[in-house]
Amino acid sequence: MTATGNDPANGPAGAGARGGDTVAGVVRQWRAVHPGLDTGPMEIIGRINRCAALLQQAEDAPLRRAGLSRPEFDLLGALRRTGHELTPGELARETFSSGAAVTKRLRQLTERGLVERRADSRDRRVAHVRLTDAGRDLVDAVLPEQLGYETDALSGLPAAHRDDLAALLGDLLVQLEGRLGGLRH
Amino acid sequence: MTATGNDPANGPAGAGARGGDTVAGVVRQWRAVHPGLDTGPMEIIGRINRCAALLQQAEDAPLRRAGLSRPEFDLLGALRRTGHELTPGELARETFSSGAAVTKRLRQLTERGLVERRADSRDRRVAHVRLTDAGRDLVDAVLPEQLGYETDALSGLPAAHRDDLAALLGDLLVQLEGRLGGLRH
DNA sequence: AGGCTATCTTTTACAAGTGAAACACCTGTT
DNA sequence: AACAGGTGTTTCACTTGTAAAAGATAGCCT
Repeated sequence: MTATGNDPANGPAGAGARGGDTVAGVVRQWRAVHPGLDTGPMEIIGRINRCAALLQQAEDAPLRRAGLSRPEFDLLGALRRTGHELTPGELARETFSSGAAVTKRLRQLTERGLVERRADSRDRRVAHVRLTDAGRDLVDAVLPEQLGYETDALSGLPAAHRDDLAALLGDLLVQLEGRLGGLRH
Repeated sequence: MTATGNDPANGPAGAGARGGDTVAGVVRQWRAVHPGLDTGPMEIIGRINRCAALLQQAEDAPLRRAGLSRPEFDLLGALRRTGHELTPGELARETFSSGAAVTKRLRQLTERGLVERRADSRDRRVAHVRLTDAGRDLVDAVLPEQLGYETDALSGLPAAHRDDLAALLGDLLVQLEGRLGGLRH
């Protein structure tokens, strides 16, 4: 076994023990194979994807203890934070998921007694969904744990960096949301 | 319909037309409901998740044209950038996916003639996977398109901000990868 | 040699999401 | 009133991922 960092035994992307994160190793490899390519976007998008994947694994610990997946928690959270009933369609938009997915989640959450449905008096197509007391209590119990967990995950970064990062991600998100659907190459 | 931003018709999270991204609206709602909570982590983690989701939708356009999903492309890319054969286990580590998922993808990619398997001469448990010529050509054709697409997606951000963002995400990723498995709350 | 344990990969059973179609209902128009 | 077209929700068929177990092999230890 070598220590060149090109040995798979050194771990993903050959990042080895050299400084930098996994993505830096991947970018290094691509540049060696395709020296002409502008790998700039990878350093942002690759890292965002990787962070999201890691956070989703790590982050879900407090949620799992409550027997909730993240999409389920997002749905309950949407009801809690808006403070009023929402229709399935609104929930789909609010949680950025498909209508079909919301239907499935609602069935499960209803069976578990966390949400309730109510028919609309005027328009019989629409349903109104609200949290039960148990649902509200669950959200209120889980959210602080979840935030504490996330705070821990970010605690390695200096506070100033955290603020910068949040602001830059906000800028990026505005761009992406603005041109969502505009990019159709 | 009101214009208060609290109306679901204004869109997800009631972000309405006021400045800021979707996550800012969500955070605003949570603070109104739970004034005591430190919502700082949401502004980073929520945005990372949202960016990742948006990018995955938008980003996959050039890939889909090539008939590849992102996980499939990641697998082919791992073979291309390392420049040598990899075993299924190495591919799983390299692409951060489960062994079972890699098995499934390899079956499909083999049927499509993009990768080939070779038995190990000494250890008959392991397989060695390599790109076929067609596989290599496909990766080399798709990667520049993909990077161009990503460049477009990021083009709304000033270059200096992009560099800052990449660096901060790198810092965060080092933290997260370092304590991966350490956080078991 | 025989047996034990560890490792590499695949299989299996299942959970969850998706797009498209189906359904049920509303609303404006003639 | 009847219909055409639109909207809100669910269902269906399918794809993909996962965890756990199975299968196959290697290598050590006595």
